[in-house]
Amino acid sequence: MTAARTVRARSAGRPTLEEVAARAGVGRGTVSRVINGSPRVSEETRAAVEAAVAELGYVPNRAARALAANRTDAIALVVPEPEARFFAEPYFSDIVRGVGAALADTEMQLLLTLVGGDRERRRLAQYLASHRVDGVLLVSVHADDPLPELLEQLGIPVVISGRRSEDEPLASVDSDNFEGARAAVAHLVAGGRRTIATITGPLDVYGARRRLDGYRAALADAGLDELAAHADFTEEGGRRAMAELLARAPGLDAVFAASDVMASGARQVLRDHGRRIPEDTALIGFDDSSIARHMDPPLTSVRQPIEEMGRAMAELLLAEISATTPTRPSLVLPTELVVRASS
Amino acid sequence: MTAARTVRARSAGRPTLEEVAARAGVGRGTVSRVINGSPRVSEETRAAVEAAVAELGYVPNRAARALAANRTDAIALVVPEPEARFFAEPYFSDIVRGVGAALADTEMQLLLTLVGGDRERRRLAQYLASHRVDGVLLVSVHADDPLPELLEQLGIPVVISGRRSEDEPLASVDSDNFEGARAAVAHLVAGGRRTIATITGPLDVYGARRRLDGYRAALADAGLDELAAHADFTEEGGRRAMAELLARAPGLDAVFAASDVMASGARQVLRDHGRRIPEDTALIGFDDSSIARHMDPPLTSVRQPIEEMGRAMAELLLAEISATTPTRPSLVLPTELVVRASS
DNA sequence: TACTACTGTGGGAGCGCTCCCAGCCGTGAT
DNA sequence: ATCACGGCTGGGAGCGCTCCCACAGTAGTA
Repeated sequence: MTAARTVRARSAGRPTLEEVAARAGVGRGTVSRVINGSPRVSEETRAAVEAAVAELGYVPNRAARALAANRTDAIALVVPEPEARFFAEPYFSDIVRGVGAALADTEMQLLLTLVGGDRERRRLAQYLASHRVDGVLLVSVHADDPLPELLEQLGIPVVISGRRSEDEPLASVDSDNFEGARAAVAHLVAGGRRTIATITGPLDVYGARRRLDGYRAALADAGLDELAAHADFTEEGGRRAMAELLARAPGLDAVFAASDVMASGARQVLRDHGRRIPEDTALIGFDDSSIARHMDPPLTSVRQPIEEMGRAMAELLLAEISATTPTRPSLVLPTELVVRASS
Repeated sequence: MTAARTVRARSAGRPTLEEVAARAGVGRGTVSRVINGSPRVSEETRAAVEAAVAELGYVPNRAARALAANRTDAIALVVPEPEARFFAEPYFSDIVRGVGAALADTEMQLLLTLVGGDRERRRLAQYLASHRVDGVLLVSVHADDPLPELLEQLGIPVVISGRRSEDEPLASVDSDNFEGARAAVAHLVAGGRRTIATITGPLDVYGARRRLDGYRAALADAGLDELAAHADFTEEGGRRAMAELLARAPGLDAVFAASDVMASGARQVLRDHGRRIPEDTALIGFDDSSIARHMDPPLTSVRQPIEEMGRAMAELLLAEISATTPTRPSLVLPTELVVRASS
């Protein structure tokens, strides 16, 4: 196969616009117009060009197009690598799936960019700035991250996943954390639970705050008292928080954990204390990850429409890219309570 | 000078090679040589150019480079979308992580390409062929998939994950399925189990066959008899196979499932039959996914070094790309038995 | 009839690089 | 002093497209 590779090295004889034009008996400009779907081409000419394209198996050269048109037809999905939480189920693959679905009928390419430490993060801004992408999808953005604003200043369309505050200035797609938490706790109340605790995520994360707010709202509706322990979305944190809650309120009969992973940690502690789930203590998580489905008993959990969020992010970004003036829309998608045996 | 800098940072005014050359008082060719690390540049000149690059914040234009040099500095990770198995834990995110790590110190970009049905698959060959990528990583390739051979013929370097047969002609990275299975079953034997069943994956998948071979080898070593039921890597398949095994051999005291998901299905059936794990029946899975860690009891499982496989795939591909003649190496990475409470 | 509008069309002028070929200089050998 | 031969260097010639201007042809208007 050495021969083939050699051929590849010198541009493999792939047809160019020029050759298509010659074949169709028209000029370069006309072929370009047909390729790009311009309406200012007569029907016969269009047909002739399309025939030539098909005969020669012509595919436009992206690099040439990018250079001439000053756009790349590519967007970047920027993933913070150290962020273990994002890489865990179900986020990453579902987001990618959704983005891919939205891009499937498009000419857009998806560039995956993993950013590690600060050094790479610095390079990234420069990298993205030099017009290598038409837009950027940012997931798992922290409140104090300068990157989104930097990109905005550079005029690069950005869509982020998850708002960072109530009035997010950037285009964003979020799930309804408040309502998801409220529904979960309301379900516990409806099940006759009266001492309902929560294990929160880190409260500098807006989504974690909203889940706490939802918990509080449901308790207020039922006239019940709040019982919260703070953790950090990890299993170990869930264990510690659960132990703390049991010490503070041995009579609790339900726990709403702001993530499945924390719920898993809580379950271990409940077991160690000889508490049956759901008989003695009901347990609900958040994320509806595979952990929830395979936990024993299967965990009731709040499902976020991650794949749809990915799709929506991509669609918003495409809209922002083609818009003449940025609109920065904020989309909030509904969550869904998936009831299983744990509650 | 903040204003001036802001202006420069704007997309329209990004510095070009030419401007760097003017600034450094040298010619375009010389700047190009410095940028590309050519040794044929004097020290003073190099320093002058590097200073100019730093001052202007110059970043090469990828499109222009790709057009002129006829290479894209990008590789594609092709993911078969319908393949639910691949998208499930732990594969996808770990592979991406590994690939990303290998590419981190490189100028290579990672293009993520999700392919759906046959129609898209057809487009894909054309797409990849038209010189948009320097190489392709193919995951989850079926034995009868024409794509890898197609790409090879087009002279595009390819690395696949998982061999399709004993003598895989393409460059590939695989894990040692045989040895992983053998170690798992040997561990059961060492634990005193005497009637050890297996639930296999689909046997047209080479990896699934190798796991069965490893199971057989361990049994042969111990002088025990084989007891196999075939399934398809799904939970439901695991349930059916387990039920079949219990009917055929009620006295079995251990099960080796060729995937965690199937082990999860098997566990449900074992429970339904009132069998305790591991007291009555030991259970071992394969993949060491999050399912294994969160199963009750936690599942002993064979860990594949997925992230390292991703890294190795990328490294092999980079080597193939820069090699003058393809070497098509086959790499097999070791697996590891992670012993938990289920065995 | 002469003029102004279109609609289609061809092709020049780049986009920002790499490649490569001359040409410059200094050095060592003759 | 002459020649040959390297190491460095400058810059022309593209890479394959898009953009845009000019212009032919046709049709509508006074």
